[in-house]
Amino acid sequence: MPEHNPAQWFKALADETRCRIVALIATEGELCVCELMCALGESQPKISRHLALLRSVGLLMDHRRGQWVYYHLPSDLPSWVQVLVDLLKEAQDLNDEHQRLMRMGDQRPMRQAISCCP
Amino acid sequence: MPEHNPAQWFKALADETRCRIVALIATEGELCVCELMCALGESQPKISRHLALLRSVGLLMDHRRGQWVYYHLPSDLPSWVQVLVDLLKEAQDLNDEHQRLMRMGDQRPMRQAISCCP
DNA sequence: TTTTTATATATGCTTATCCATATATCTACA
DNA sequence: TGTAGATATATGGATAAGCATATATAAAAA
Repeated sequence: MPEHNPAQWFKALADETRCRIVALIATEGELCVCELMCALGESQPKISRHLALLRSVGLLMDHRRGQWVYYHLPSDLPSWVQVLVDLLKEAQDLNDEHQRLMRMGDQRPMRQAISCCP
Repeated sequence: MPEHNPAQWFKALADETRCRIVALIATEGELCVCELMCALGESQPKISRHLALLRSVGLLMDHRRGQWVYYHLPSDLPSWVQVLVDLLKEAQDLNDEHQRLMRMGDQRPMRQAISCCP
């Protein structure tokens, strides 16, 4: 995790796709790659690449649950970066993304842990 | 002035030099190109190009006074962009820039309008 | 249980495009 | 003319996207 000045955080967000990803995850808490693909209507490698970039600068963290990898915001972001994300969450239009997410319906992986019912 | 989504504002700030310029102008109110050159220690064309970009996206405005062109922030920025600039002003380290600005001394163009004393 | 197959995600490689900088030149004003 | 600033052009380096493929887990088949 390199030393980050403001310009480097801005660089991480200087892309429409990444703004949509971060704003959407910020409002939803966590999302897996296939949910992001569907919500944004973008190809899997494209999403995956942007996720890797956001992860590499420390703006996202991932954890696997079953076959799915979920992404979420770290809880220990520098406070001004947290404000930046909140600002983005307000400013980014996510109407289409939320609609497509809704329409996924039962195609969305279970929220509950799969291993909880023995 | 094109329609601006968050990503495009972030793009405008996704460069170390531009962050320093905007933060410095935000704290100083207005600065001319030669003051910026000196404060940032960068070449004239480099400063001028970044200023042109910031002007083109509407993050800066310019006005000529005598032989000097001064740059300042528009007063009617979208409110969340104004917050963004304030955030940058806090987060950007400007110690060196301010020091070099001080050391300019009388090399700095007059603040008062030159034409005010007939 | 071992083997296959399917699904979810990541990544190597290539191409095209964009962007930052440098040098040189041009314009505007005093 | 000299000084402040803008811009044209060339160039190297970053970056985004696509395609193909690799890896990892899970489900199905043998």
